[in-house]
Amino acid sequence: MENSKFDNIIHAPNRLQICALLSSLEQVEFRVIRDELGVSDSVLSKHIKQLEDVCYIKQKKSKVNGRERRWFHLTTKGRRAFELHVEELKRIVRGLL
Amino acid sequence: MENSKFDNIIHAPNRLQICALLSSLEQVEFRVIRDELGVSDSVLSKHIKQLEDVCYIKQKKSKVNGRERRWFHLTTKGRRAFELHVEELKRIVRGLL
DNA sequence: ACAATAACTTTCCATCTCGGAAAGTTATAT
DNA sequence: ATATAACTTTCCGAGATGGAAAGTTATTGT
Repeated sequence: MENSKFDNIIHAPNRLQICALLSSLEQVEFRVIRDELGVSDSVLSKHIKQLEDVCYIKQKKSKVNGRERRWFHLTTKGRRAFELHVEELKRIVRGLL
Repeated sequence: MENSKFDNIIHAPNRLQICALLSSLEQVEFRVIRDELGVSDSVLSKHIKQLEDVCYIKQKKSKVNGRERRWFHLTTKGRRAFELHVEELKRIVRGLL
């Protein structure tokens, strides 16, 4: 896949879902993402980290009943990468998507 | 991904491309797929094998200048799985497609 | 008839990724 | 002071992936 719109970081099933979720919801809590994907805390945490490492998402903290919770959102870069990736998927499955 | 339309065999980048190619072309030669994906013989051979193992594709042999060459095509099952997978992708990235 | 070649397939290996479980952190509630 | 919430990291084991090299089988060239 020399054509670089295809993004392996985004393509992994769980991360594709995370990006899709964030692309439509603006801000989502850790627990909501975790439950939506049906994965464990540790697994989600690691995917989150990967997406943060390439600056596709960022987190903000806010307190709910005194406890700190993290809310995630796509960065401009992340949104762009996700859109390009989806375009590339469309190109690949041309006709069908 | 409990929802079973999502197909991990098909999702892998190279295999997604193979399926997409076969879904629009009916019959494609080994070398054409290999060059299209830009992978080595061995790599393509292994992906082909995986798709054959689950009966998503089949091969037919035919001679070109006396040499035997393999042509691949999606089976009904493979075509169906590919279409369902694409539908699932659409569902996941809903809004963007 | 026999070596060379085409067209793959398998094996060998080294790397990467993924996931669950358990342990570790840090801040707050009791 | 201790327990608990909300994650994060570490540990470990399984499976995927890829290239290179070796192995197959049939066919062509001499």
